[in-house]
Amino acid sequence: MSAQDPVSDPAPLTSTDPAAEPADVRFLLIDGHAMAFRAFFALPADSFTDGRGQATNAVYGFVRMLVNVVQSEQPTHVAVAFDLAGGTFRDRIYDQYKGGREETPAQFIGQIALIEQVLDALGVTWLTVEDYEADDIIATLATRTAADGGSALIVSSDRDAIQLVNDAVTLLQPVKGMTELRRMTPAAIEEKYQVPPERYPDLAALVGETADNLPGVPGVGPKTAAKWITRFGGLEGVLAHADEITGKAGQALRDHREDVERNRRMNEAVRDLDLPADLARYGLGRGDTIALGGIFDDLAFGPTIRRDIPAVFLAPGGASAAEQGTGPEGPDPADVQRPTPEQVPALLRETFADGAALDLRGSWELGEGDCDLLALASADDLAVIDLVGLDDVAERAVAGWLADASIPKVAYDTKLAAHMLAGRALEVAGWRTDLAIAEFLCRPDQRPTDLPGLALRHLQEDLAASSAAAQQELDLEGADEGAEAERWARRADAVRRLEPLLRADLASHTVEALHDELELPLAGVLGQMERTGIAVDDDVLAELDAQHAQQQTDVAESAFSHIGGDRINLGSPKQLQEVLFERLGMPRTRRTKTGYTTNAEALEDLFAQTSHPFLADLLAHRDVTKMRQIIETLRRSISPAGRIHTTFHQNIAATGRLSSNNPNLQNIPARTEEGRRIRSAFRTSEGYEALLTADYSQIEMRIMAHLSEDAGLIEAFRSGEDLHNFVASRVFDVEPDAVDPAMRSKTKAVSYGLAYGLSAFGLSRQLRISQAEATALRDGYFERFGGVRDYLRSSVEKARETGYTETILGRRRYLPDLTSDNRQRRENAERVALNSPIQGSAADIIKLAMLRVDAALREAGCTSRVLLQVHDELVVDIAPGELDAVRTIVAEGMGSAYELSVPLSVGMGVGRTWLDAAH
DNA sequence: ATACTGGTATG
DNA sequence: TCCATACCAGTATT
Repeated sequence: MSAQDPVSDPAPLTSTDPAAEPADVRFLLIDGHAMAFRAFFALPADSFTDGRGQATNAVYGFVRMLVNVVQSEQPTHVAVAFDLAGGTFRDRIYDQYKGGREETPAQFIGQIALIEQVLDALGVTWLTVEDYEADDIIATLATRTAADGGSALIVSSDRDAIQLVNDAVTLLQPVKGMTELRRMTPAAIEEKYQVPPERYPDLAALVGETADNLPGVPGVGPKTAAKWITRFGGLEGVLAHADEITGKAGQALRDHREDVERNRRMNEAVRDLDLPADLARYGLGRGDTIALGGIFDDLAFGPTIRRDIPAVFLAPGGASAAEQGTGPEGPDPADVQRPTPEQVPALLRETFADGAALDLRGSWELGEGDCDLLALASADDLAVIDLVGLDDVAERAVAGWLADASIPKVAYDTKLAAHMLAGRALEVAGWRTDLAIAEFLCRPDQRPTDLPGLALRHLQEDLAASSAAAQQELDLEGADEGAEAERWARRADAVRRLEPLLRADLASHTVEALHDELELPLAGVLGQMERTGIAVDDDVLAELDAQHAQQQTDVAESAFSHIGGDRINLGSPKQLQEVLFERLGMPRTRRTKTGYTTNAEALEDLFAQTSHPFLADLLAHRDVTKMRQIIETLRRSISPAGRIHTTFHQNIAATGRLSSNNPNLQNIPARTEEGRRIRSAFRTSEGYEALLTADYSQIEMRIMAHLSEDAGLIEAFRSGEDLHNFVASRVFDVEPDAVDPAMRSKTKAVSYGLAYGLSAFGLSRQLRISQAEATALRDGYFERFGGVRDYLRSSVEKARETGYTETILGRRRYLPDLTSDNRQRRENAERVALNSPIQGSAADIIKLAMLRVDAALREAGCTSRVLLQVHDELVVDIAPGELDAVRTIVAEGMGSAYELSVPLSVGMGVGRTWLDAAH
C-alpha cells in the first residue's frame, strides 16, 4: 500500500475552449529547475552573458530545449513547474532531505527569474506551489490530463517523475546535452529498471536516492530491489515478507526497514494539488513577440534562437496577447467544411460572398503548375474545396468566384497562387493583399531580429514545411485527405488572421498606396510574364557550348604546360594560391579570409608585373568556364515547350528592384562580344515577329538631377547633349568639343560613383589613378555641381534623423546602422542611404512603366507582351503587324511613367533575337 | 546533406 | 575600402 493517503480523484480539467476537447490534449510538462540546472552545466557560462555580467547559459539552453520539444512533439498545452526556495513538506518528514548538496553556483543565480520572464513573453504558463516541489505540480497536471483522456509528456531529469509514466503519460529524459531526449514509455522503463513505472518508487525506496540524500538498504541495488518487488508484488509485499528473505541483504532490509518506509513516503508524488484547472491557461499561441524581442535584446541573444521560436508560441499575427485578447478566435480548423461538388456553388455564393483568404495545394515550376485543393478562410468559416472532380456547375462557380473582382481575396503569395490556378485555367481578380509583399514593404531588410515580422516569417516557414510534408505524403501516397484539408484550412486561416495586422503595418509605414497601386497589380503582370516565358533556341546554345568546350580544354592544356604539366584544379582558389604564391613565387595579393585573392583584377595586376603566360591562360579559362556554366544553366531551364520561365521576386532586393532566379535572366552577359552571343539564343516566339528591347538611358543620373535639383545637372539633361561629355566639359572647364575620352570616362565614373557613396579610395582604384588625383577629381565635380553635393549630404542627414530613406513613391528602407558606433557599419549604412533612394526610385519608375505598358497593350487589343525586365530595360515580344503600335505604347509608357524635372529618355531596338534587338 | 567562401555575371 | 542581385565550384562542417 502506498505510504501516502489514498489519492483523491483528480479534478477534471475544465475547458473554456470548445476547440480543445480534453481527449485531444497533448500536455507538455517541464521541470523548470531541473532542466535549467542541466542547461547550466551543458553550456559554458562564460560564453553566454548579457554583456552586463549576468550569465545566460541556463536561459539559453532551457529555451533551446523548450523550442525543440515543442517543435518535435507538437503539444497543445504547456506548463513549466518550478521549485520554490523555501522548504517543502518533505523537509518536515526528514530533516536531512536533499542535504549535503553543493551551494548553488553564483552564475546560476538569477537565471531562473530570467527563464520565467522569457516564459511570460512566450505565453507559457509557469507554476510554483508553496510547500511542494515541481514534481508534485507535474504529477497533478499529468494525472488530471490522463484522467480526462488526454496525453501528457514530461520533461524532467528527476527520477521521481518515473512513477508518473503510463500509457497516457510519457517521460522525456535528457540523455546528453540539452536537446537529446530519451522517450520513456512504460515498456522502456520496465526494460531499464525491471519494474513497471508505478513500482519504481518502491525500487527507489529500497535502493535510496543519493541526489536527495535518502539512504536506502546497504548492499541492495536496483537488481536486487527489482527481484524482490517482482517476487512479492510490490514494496508492501517485500516488507510483509521481509523475514523470508535470507542472506545479508535480507538482514540489511530488516535493519533499515524504517528508512525504506520513510523513503517511500518521501518519493510519492502528490497528485492532487490545487492548481488552475482552466485548460486555456496552458494553451499555446499566447506569446508576445514585442516583449520577447525586448527580453532577447536584454539577454543579448542572437538571431539564431529568435528565428527558431516557432510560430506556435506567438499570438496570431504576432501581436501581443493583450491586444488580441486571449484564447484562439475564429473557426476551428478541425471543423473545416469539405463541400461536395453540389455544395460548392452555394458555399461560394453564401459563405464566401464577401471574400476570403485563400491558399492552394499545388505546384509551379518550369512554366507549368497545377493545384488540387483550394482552402478558403473567412472570419467565421473554413472550407477546403477539392478542385479535382468538380462537375461543370461547380467548376463555373469556382471560376466565377475567383474572377469576380468585387470579391476581395488575400494570399501569402498572390503570384504563386495565380500560377497554380492558371494551371487549371482559372483566373483570379480582386486581390486585396499580398502578405509577402506587404511584409517586405514594411521591412525590406528582413533581419531575423525584427520581431514584429517574426510571426509572418514563421507563417512562411510553416507554409513551406506544410507544402513539403504534403508533397512527401503525396509521393508516398499516404496522404490522409482529412488531415490535409485541416492543414490547408489552417494555413488559409493564418493568412486571414494576419491580413489586418499587415494592413495596419502598411498604413503605419505609409506604403499602402505602394502596395495597392504598384506592387500588387505588378504581381499580376509579373505572373503573366513568368507564365509566358521567353523562347530559347537550344541549338544555338548547344553550338556555343560545343565551341566553348573545345576552347576550354585547349586553354586548360596550355595553362598546365606553363606550370610544368601539373594538372591542378583551375577552379580551386586554394590550389591556385599554392601554384602562384608558393611554387611560382609571385608577389602576394590582397588578403582574403582564407588566403590571398586570385580574382581577375589581381591576376591582371600580376600579369602586368610578371607576364607569366599561365595567368593569361587562367583568366581565359575562367571566362570560358563561366560561359559554359551560364549556357548549361540556361539549357537545363528550358521547358519542353522550348521556353525559359524565370521567377521574378518583388521581396528580395531591399532597394525595391526585382530579382530574377531559376534561372536568373537579369545577368545574361552583355558587356563582352563573346558573352553577348548567348543573347542570340533568346528569340521571338513562334507566331511572333520580333523582340523589342527598350531601356532607360542614365535613369539613375536623371533621378539624381531630379532629387538634387542641381541646376547644372538638370541643364545637362535638358540640353539633350551627351551627359558625360557635358559634365566633363564643366568639370575640366573646357569646351564640349574639347572633352577627350579620358576626361569623359573619369567624370562618368565619378557620376555613377556618387550614387554609390564612392570614396576617394574606391574612385582611385576604379580609375587606377592616385588617391590625391581622385580626391581632386571629386572636389572639382562637387565645385561645379554643388547641388549634388548638398543633396547627398542632406539626404544622409535626413535618413539619420528619421531612421529611413525614401524613394519618389515613398518606398522606405530603414537603416538603424546610420547611428551605429561601429565606423564600418555606420559608413556602410551611409553608402546605402545614398544609393537606395536613387536605385529604389529607378525601380519605382520602371514598375510604373510596366503597369502602364501592360495596360496599354491590353487596351489596344495587342497580342504583343512584355517578357522580361532587367532593371532599366524591358523585353517585349512583338506580334505581327504590331511593331509600330508597340513602339509607341512602350515609348509612351516608359517615357511618361513618372514626371521628373528632367525628361526620361528611352532607347529602343528591334530584332529577331535579344542580341539583334540591342541598340 | 548543408553552409560558407571566392569568384563572376548583370544593372 | 562602391550600390543591388544570382549562381557556381570548391571547401569545410554536421
